[in-house]
Amino acid sequence: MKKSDRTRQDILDATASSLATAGYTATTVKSIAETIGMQDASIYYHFSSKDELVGEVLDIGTARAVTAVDQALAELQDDHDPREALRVAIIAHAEAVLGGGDYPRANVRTFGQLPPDLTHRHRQGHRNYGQIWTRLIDDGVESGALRGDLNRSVARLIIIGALCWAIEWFDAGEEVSAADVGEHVFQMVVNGLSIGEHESPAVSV
Amino acid sequence: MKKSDRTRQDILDATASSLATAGYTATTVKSIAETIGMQDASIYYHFSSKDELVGEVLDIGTARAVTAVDQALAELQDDHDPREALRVAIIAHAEAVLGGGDYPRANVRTFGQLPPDLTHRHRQGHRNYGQIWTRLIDDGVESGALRGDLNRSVARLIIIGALCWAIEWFDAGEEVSAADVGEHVFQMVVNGLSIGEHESPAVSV
DNA sequence: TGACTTTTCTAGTGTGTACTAGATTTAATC
DNA sequence: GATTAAATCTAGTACACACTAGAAAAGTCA
Repeated sequence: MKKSDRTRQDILDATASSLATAGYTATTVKSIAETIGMQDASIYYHFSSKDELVGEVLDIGTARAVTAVDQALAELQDDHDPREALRVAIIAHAEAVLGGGDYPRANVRTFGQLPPDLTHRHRQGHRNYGQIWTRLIDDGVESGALRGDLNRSVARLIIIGALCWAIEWFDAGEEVSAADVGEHVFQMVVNGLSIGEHESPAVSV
Repeated sequence: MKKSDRTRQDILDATASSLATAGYTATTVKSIAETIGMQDASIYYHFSSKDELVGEVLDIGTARAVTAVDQALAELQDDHDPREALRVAIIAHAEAVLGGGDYPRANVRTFGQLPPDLTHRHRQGHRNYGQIWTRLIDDGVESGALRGDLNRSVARLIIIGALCWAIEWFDAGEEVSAADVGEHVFQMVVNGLSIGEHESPAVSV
């Protein structure tokens, strides 16, 4: 029983790593098997199909991202500014997806590449994750800390999008850290790039 | 000669459409041929390989996006605010990629899914496009309109990323238009979501 | 019409993919 | 050490893919 669990974990790790760096199509059962020194057929002793294996990796990735953000929010003081909550969540997401392990990275990297079945399987997970952000923005607007003239759903998707797309260009070897990217996103979407008084013309959508 | 050109155009259009909606892997030579009522082998009379065909579609997409942004900037008055230039460029990009034709959409949609050869082939095009944005941000910082305490390269990539990721969730049928998305991105990254005076703590990277 | 060119089709090849069946080896248990 | 169970391997199948060769059809122009 022990052996099986360890091998199973090795397969998951190798799959997560491959998904995160090579994407869904380039992640073949054979390449996964080679990474851990097995024959491709042996994978099927542990997982019934490629997509079940990939699905499990993505489940773990989602769970880790949610945990990272939840945990960061839980450490806030009770009387925190809603902007601070947004900042903490953004940085936690950035660190989980950019600086963290392969699992959350696999999630973002393969977004838009998955076959319909897998996409559908994870729709609910993504919705749940989105709700964390919806609440953060709602809190900010209702407390008067954030502007209410923008479409909150669009705002939420723009923030998440800026963070998710970073996986396409972020290089862990460079001098900019994952937390730095998060800080930049926060500074931009909350405080804005502009200096001094700007009119903030109302936008109706 | 006429017939050939028209068929060639049909193939390009069908490929762009498929890339934009289904991605690179799901875009097969056979599916392209079926779309225009041909046999898959006939495609090879017009293009020597799938990747040459895809490459040409992506070239067109890049060119159209560049043209859209350049044209929008050219229509600005000489004494425009650097923030206004950024706004115009952001909205032009949003309209080109979200509301425009299949070609620019194919570009963004397949980003990160392409085989290495194609990725390399378009590296220079992406760099050129990025320089448009680098100049916009530099102008803003140097004129004193935009903050200089953020990493400009990171800021540029965050703006482009927020726009590019929108292709994953934007629905042309909904009440939010492509230009609306652009306006939201501008409002957020330039003016910020925050209301009132914020300290704008310096970030050194 | 007839000769010629251009375009498309039919019928395949080879390769890589996920996946299966059954033999074989490795590990655990009595 | 013998028996059983767990884990892996060998050797395949079936299918989808990009792509090719050569025949057939469609179009062009004297």
